[in-house]
Amino acid sequence: MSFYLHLHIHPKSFYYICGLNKMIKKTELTGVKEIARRANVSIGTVDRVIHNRKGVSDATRQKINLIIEEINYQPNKMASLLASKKILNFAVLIPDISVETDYWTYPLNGIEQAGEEVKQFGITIQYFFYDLHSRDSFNKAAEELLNCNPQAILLAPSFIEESTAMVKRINELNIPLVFINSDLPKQPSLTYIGPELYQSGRLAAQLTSLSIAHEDEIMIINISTDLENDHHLVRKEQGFRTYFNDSKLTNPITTLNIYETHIASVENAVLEALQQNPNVKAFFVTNSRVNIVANILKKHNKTHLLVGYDFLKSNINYLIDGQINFLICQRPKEQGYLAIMALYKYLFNINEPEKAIYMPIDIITKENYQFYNS
Amino acid sequence: MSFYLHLHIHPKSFYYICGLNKMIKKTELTGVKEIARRANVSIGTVDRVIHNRKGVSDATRQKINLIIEEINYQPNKMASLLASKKILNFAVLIPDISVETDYWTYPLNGIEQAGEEVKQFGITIQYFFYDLHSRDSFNKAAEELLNCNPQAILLAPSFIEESTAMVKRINELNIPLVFINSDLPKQPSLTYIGPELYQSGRLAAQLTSLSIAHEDEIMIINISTDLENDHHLVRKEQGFRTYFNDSKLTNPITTLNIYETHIASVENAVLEALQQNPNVKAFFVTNSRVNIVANILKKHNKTHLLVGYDFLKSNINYLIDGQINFLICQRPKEQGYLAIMALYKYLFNINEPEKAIYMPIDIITKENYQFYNS
DNA sequence: TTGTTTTACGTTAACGTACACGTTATGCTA
DNA sequence: TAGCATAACGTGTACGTTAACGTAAAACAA
Repeated sequence: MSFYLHLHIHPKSFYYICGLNKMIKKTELTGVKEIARRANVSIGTVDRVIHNRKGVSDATRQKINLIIEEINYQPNKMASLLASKKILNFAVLIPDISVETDYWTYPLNGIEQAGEEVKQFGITIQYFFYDLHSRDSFNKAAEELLNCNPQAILLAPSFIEESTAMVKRINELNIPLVFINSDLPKQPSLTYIGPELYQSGRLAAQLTSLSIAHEDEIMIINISTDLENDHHLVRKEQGFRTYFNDSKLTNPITTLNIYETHIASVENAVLEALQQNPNVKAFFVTNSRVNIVANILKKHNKTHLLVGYDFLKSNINYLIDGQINFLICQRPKEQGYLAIMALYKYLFNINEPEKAIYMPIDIITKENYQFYNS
Repeated sequence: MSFYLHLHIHPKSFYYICGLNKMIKKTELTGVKEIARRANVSIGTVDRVIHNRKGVSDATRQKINLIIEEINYQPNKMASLLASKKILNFAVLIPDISVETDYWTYPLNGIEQAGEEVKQFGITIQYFFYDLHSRDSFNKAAEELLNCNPQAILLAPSFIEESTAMVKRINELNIPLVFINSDLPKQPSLTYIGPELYQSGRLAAQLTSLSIAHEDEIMIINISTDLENDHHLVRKEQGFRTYFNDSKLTNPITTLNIYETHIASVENAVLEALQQNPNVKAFFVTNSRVNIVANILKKHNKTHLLVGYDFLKSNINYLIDGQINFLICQRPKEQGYLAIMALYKYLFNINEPEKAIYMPIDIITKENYQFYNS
């Protein structure tokens, strides 16, 4: 009875006894409790040290840090997630899927798949899309995105200037950011995930060179309404030409720039170019619009070697058809998947990604396209 | 004071008050507690229903099951793991990495990487290796594996009979199982992750046909001490030949079977075959031993087209060298990674894999090998 | 001196599940 | 009908972490 009376006067002693009970029951070897026990402090203090929060004297902090190293403390992720029950909101800003090209469906699929997998960890993904032809739409979407206070951002920085401005603001807010598909090398980011363009041009060149004779002529076709700003195409062309130089191959190579994307315009340009260069035996189209060229060649019963880019439905059809020989592709779906996973792993301290993750450069042909996206 | 006195007499009432407090504080919408609240039972009973344990009346069981469906109850995996603090042990049974070929380092790397990522969820991986030349070693390793009572198994079933016997036992024990690299289609398993051999043979044929002239002869080389049992090689050859048939290509194709793997034996065989078939312009080696052929061709200053398999160091060297033109490869690292992840996702109810996951069939050349394994 | 702020730390209630154990209620046997 | 087994359910607590809250004591101000 005196025990219980004691309880009344100093309720705390009750807990002390509880504490004793627990200590008797258990001999912990890991975790914050063990750290606290060894340091003769409470787990609260340990927690403050672990999370670099203030309110701990330097001496205590040091002692605790020492113990943490000593026992090689690895926080229990499950307990941590359970306790913090924080909801992380990832924001994704990528081009919308236009009628013109369904390229971005693939990264989007990858993003969504990753989203499914990390959902259970309390991660939600919010999507923002912009029109690849409108800088305004990009700015508008970027603004909306930042208003949502995301904890992580995935960005496809198509417009360099506008993206740079946005990235500046993101970095001020200290939000982890990954680039996808194209890089802004000078802007700090967690990582870049996407293609290495120059090398893919070289690969296209190698494939071309293996399939044609020494004297055959080659034509590089760039199709873009905004060619000056499309450094993608330039890099690929550079890679292509350098390969031929490096390999001491003397095939004549001409470049055809087409600034309009309607079939009619491309058709005119290509036919005219072919008249002027009748010995051209192979075409290298530096982006996914290779299906337009395939269409034209088919219409005019031409059987040139045709190499282009990207696993799009319209391209695959011509691949099956035999009109396109090789498509070069850099795992668009995986890009999206890896980007989300990189953010997740970073925020959950699983690991930090490389500064740049270059996707493998895949060659798609009639005989392997079936297995490309499973 | 009277309150504390009350506590003495009926200690429970203290908890009751606590309970009340909690109920006031919270309005839960998910989880066992909510189910218990709706069903007017305790969480203990709900727990029993969820885990199909006895001790619940049919009426109560039905009511609870109904509520579980109603609110679409998804157990919180983290809480569950934390509470049960069970350690899941995955067992891996794959060939060891011989001096002859380092192929299995790649799947192993993938497995280890996945292992790192799931470690935090209390998953450990135990490795068992067998000698590809010894069925006994397989049986021994399989026995050891089963003695460890793993909760999931990853198996590379190289020896069909022995593997089948093992799989039978695994299925009796009801342990989730995935096959990697080769399949046992008739044996039930969670999934198969690996190559589609026939199609990769077709792809090799396509690459070959694009790079040679119509009249050039082709030689298929199978190198294996146990060719009869190596259905891998047979399937690839079938694919290769079928492509030429389907494409109405008339290039003569001969097959050279070599039953010894020493360089000397292969050299003799190849040189002799070349004398008999002087018009051979291209070789297709149906497995990773293509580097042996490359070695021989280089030694004798031959510049035939050479297509083979697998991203091995010795093969890559000849790829850089130019002696090998194409390597076909089916993401060995990813196979290992995906296999572990499939088991993890299955056991954690994230999702169930497809019955068979065929890896993309990649083409590796001098110009893209750098980015293949990042 | 007294009052106020700050520092440094302890305590405790969640988070959602699992399970050992205690308590009734019910049925069955001798 | 006493005695006992067992079915059916409730209770308490552990799991490891987080973070809000509380509170001494120290530092400082008046």
